[in-house]
Amino acid sequence: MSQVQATLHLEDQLCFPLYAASRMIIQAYREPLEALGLTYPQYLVMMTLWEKDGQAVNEIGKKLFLDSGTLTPLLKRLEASSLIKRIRSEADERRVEIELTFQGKSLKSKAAGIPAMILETLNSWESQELNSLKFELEKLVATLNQT
Amino acid sequence: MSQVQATLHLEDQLCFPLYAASRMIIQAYREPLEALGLTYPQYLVMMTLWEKDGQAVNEIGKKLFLDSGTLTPLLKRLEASSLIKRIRSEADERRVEIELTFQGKSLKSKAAGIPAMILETLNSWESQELNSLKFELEKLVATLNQT
DNA sequence: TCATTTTAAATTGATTACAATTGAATTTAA
DNA sequence: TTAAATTCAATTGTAATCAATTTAAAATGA
Repeated sequence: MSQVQATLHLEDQLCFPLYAASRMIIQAYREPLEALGLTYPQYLVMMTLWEKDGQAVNEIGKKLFLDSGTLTPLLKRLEASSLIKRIRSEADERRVEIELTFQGKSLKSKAAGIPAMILETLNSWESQELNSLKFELEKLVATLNQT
Repeated sequence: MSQVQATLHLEDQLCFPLYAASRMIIQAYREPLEALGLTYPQYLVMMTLWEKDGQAVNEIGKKLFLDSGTLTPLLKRLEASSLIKRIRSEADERRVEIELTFQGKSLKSKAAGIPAMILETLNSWESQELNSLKFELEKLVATLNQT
């Protein structure tokens, strides 16, 4: 039986399965997202914008735990794909606000089927099991976000 | 209450907390690993070698789910740090076997305290809770590895 | 044998991720 | 009000991740 211990062995540490699972599930998104011309982090940004258009780089970064070093080039690529516009705020010229283009808004309906596709990949899993895993991971994020 | 659903909302998908938690816990390793001159993926490679020295790139890759595109430059950096030697196998010249140097072996004792330091970061967590989370993540890796 | 296939590592190119710094705008406080 | 501190995005540099391809070696089969 697996146990969390303070040892130097790969199989004893929480971090490795977390790291591996994260990469593998992002991998599962690759094919469906490729059809939309998006990478996984770009998809996350688009989702935050589909929820609320016109957010500043800063706000997006707080939600995704990403900084401008990651977001600025990513957003430039989304702009180059004509999915968003980057607009320097007039009220506060430090801010850059991100607005969806028509194409960016249209992409939402094409992306609508993706979550269900991913759940199908996990079809051997009980919904309850996924909920509990998600809940524990959210708690972990909250714990790690304090420090 | 959180629920795993097939929607396009950040908070409804399993993947995002997985992605966020993975990056945050790797972040928690950064400071202790910096003292050893290692990044997190380099630490994973060193751990596999501390468990079994002399493995080929291929074998390390299977354990960490990484390919030569990631490992070759990473291993070259570890070699430049004098922690490992990359040795072309004589029996099979396609293979490159990785051997720890004296310094590489010595680093193990310096790394010994790291897992306990990370557990301290999670000190509000019950050991049972961590075990169960780890177990679920390992199951997830197994599921995703099949597809 | 010798052509074909497979395997292993390396390489190339694109994208993230993140520390550290910069430059500019805004806010705070003296 | 003005100097200092803070905030925001961008930039720079290093490292990782992964797809796709390349090169070489080894294994397979006709």
